[in-house]
Amino acid sequence: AETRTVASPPEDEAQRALLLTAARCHGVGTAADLADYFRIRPAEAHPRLEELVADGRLSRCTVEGWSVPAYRHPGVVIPKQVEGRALLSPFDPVVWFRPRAERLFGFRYRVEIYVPAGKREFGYYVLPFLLGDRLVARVDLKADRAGDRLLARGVFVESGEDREEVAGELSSELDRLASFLDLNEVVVGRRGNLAKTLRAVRA
DNA sequence: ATAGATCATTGGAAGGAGAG
DNA sequence: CTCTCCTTCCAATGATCTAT
Repeated sequence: AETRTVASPPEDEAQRALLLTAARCHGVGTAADLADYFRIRPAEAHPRLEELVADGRLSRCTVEGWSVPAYRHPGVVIPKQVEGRALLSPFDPVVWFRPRAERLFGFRYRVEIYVPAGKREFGYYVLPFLLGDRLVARVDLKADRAGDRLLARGVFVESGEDREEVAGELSSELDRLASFLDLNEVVVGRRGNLAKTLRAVRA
């Protein structure tokens, strides 16, 4: 095998390249959104972003409801509609940067495995439920290997969502996840404002 | 105010010990 | 060799405290 030595790029150039990649992955985002993607300090990201704007590689824009300016990648396309249905990992890019998730979806999310048990709001290991272009619910899951069951210990719907529809879609997704995890059945607990509807849907 | 450091919390994976 | 049991280690972010 042949190896080539390539000089490390200057830091500012590397940061611009990383921020441009972040912008491509985000479509549109605030300086804080883009900086966090590769963990660049905001104080350094700001001048790098302005340099990219000056070069024409990014454009500045405003987003309705956002209090700070945004940066848009020129290649971004806006889909006519977004179809999707997924239980997200706590570390999924959709929710990774909590302020962005909250700003975009009105979805306040914390990974409560790090929160003392008594102070947990939703549960130990809670996955957001993405449906279409919204985060419509969250569910506290546990794979009970010994019992061969997927436990949905708490199920919570966001306000303003259609409970029946969300419960139906979530029910299907839980079956899919149980199958993926090679677990025999899904057991829905009693905690949460969607637990009752979900249990009824599955009955 | 803001940044940095430190500790807290569990599931699971990996590896060793010991039994058969 | 295979299996089980046990211990150790790792992953991640949030809460809290300290320092600037």
